Amino acid sequence: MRRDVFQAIADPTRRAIIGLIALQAMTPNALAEQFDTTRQAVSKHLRILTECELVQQENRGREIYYQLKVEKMKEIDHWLEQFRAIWETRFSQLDEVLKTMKNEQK
Amino acid sequence: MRRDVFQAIADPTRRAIIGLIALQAMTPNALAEQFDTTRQAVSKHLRILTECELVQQENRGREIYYQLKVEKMKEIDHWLEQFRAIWETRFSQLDEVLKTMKNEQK
DNA sequence: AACTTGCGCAACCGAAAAGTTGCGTTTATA
DNA sequence: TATAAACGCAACTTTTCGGTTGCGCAAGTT
Repeated sequence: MRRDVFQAIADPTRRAIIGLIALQAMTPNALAEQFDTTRQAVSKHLRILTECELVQQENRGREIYYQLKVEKMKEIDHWLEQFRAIWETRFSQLDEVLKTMKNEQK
Repeated sequence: MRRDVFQAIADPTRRAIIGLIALQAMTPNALAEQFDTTRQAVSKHLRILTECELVQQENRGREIYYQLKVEKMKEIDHWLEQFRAIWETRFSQLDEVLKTMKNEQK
């Protein structure tokens, strides 16, 4: 069973869950209410999120509150870095082109 | 068949392909050589990448060069934005705590 | 003109994922 | 103490995914 952050965010429901529990901890039932799906389905998603360490749980009585471990999201950010470098370079290259054109107009 | 960028980057081989064609356009065969996989498998990945508009193709004779459309990667970056806001806030909060502790030591 | 190469496409297959159902357990409530 | 609520877990079903095989086609080569 291969589990990584990229697979975790592949599912749209999971992305929505992540978006919600990023702001505040929530219970599976509370989450299920938001998405027109069953508690069990949400529970399974939470299990997956737990497996790739994207989520923290806190037990309060019979309720379990899940919250996002935001730092883990940095892994995606880190992977994106290489491309960010590229699109910024291309942008600055375009910038150069524009400057040159401007100069040639003089 | 619903295809989005997040699903595209879920597969590790696809991420590797993306990493390569970000730098320079490559043919399916050239890509296949890098990954110890068949041309057809790569071709299928490229098809998926094309479907979610992550890739550009350029035909040169009987060869087809594929290149990443880097701008599309910004979609991921944009989604990450909300979390970046959170982890930066938390970090600065931690920063505050550290400052306070430092002051109390005096 | 025959042959090779580079490719896409469609059909197929096995494995994994997503969702559903039905438990059992723990905690709260009547 | 009986009942209800909140959950996890395991079994099962359906769908999707990644890969392979086998075409066919167009572009070069001999």
